[in-house]
This record gives sequence, C-alpha cells and structure tokens, in this order.
Amino acid sequence: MKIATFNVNSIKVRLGHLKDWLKESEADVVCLQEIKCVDDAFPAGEIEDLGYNVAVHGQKTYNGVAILSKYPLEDVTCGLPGNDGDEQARYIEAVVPAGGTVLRVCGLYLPNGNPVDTEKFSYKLEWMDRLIARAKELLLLEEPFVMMGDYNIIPHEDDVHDPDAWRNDALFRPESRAKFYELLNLGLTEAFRACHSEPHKYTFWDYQAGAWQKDNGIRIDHLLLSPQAADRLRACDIDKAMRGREKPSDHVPVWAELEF
DNA sequence: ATGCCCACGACACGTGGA
Repeated sequence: MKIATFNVNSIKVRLGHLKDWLKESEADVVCLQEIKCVDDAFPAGEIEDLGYNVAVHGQKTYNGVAILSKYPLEDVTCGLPGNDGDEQARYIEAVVPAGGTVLRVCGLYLPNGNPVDTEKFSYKLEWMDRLIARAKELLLLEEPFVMMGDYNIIPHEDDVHDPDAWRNDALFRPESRAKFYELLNLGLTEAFRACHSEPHKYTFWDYQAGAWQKDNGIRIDHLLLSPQAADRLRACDIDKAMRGREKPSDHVPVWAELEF
C-alpha cells in the first residue's frame, strides 16, 4: 500500500496538477492539506473518477484537509479532540481496511505559528499538545496508524538550507521542535528519516526569491508511523520533481510504501 | 530591508502563508 501526504495550496487551482500526480504515483491513500474550500466545493467527482473514495473536512478560504483512498474509508471523524472552540479545519481521521487488517489514517495541517510573539504561536503549541494526546490514545490500541501531513516543523538543522535564517521562526523554534520530539518519543517512527540519512532533502520551497531555483527549501511534511505501521515500512521518498512543473504547489508530495 | 510570490475574497488591496 502506497500512502502519501500533499499540501496542494488550493484544490481549485491545483486539481489538474493533483490528478496528474495521482495517475502517475498510483498512491492508494492520500492526505491533502490546504484545500481552501468548503465541503460542497471540493471536486469529489473528478477524484472519484480516478478510483478514489473521498472524505473532506473543508473550510472557506483557509485550511481544509481531505483523505483520498482506493480502499473504503470508515469511521471518518473531523477535528482534533480537546478544544471545542477550535473552528479551524486542520484534522481528519479515518479507518482504512486493507489486507485483512486496518490502517488508521490521521491527516493533519499543523498551525504555522508565526509571528511567535502572538497567540498564533500559543495556538500552535496547544494544537500540538492535543495531537500528542490523540497519539497517546491511539497507541493504546496497539494497531497500525499513521499521522501524516504538513507539520509546519523543521525537525533538524539538516532539514533547512539556512538554519540561522530560520532560528526564530515558529517552524524551527525550540518550543515547536520539542513538541515534535515529544510526539516522536512516544514511539512513533518518522518515515523519511527511517529510510534516508542524507541532509538537505526538502518538501517545501517558497514561491519568492527564487527559492526553488536555488534549492532554498525546508522539510516540513512528515509521515509518523505507529510501531505496528513502522514494522510494515518498506520505502519512503519525496516527489521533488512536482515542484518544477507548471503551476505547482509550494509543497511536494511525500509518500511511503507499507507492506499490507 | 520583514520585501520578492501566490491564493483568497469579490475588485481593490488586505490577510495569510512559511
């Protein structure tokens, strides 16, 4: 089973780009972020025509996440538990039956958190606390699950072209990275780093200042696997070439192959 | 230099992204 995460930065603008990649990658389960539309505006029909089931947690203008799956999508839930006042569409979860067992899929778009001296940063950290709490609950089930998406976290200095330029950014601040490590240290496996040790492999390049041409990127899209899912991990990689196509997202897809 | 680019809403430029 091939699973993937892709921040499309508007499903409306990116539909053709996404469909091309779905056909080429033959991904079985895909988590999308920043669809930037309400549920009814999501082009479900065009994606279903490619053989996918669709679950959407949309929002007008901002955020919005979805799961696409060639397998059935069961027990879909929207929103990250723990704060009923949070109205931002950043989390969706579903159970995917596959190979006589199930994979639970958690798709997430973690808050950016900038500027760091505002409530946006505290919201990011509070959101991460709730994600950690959800991971703890799911780990008790001792089943395969994956939490994948745009984490808006640069885990390590090797994951950014210029660490000093990002030192005080919410994506690289010690408080943000500490929460990410707290999540990993529950016993989750970061799929890309489990498969690759090379530095300077990126998943995002800014539209500005020739960042793509200069390879000034950051690695912020991640797949975190439960122990039962990590046992099945066979490969993981970044579809970097997508960034060089016409009308690209500023993010590219990251995928993992799990043996199911 | 806090900008450069891109998407959104509903038409002009402000907001948000990372």
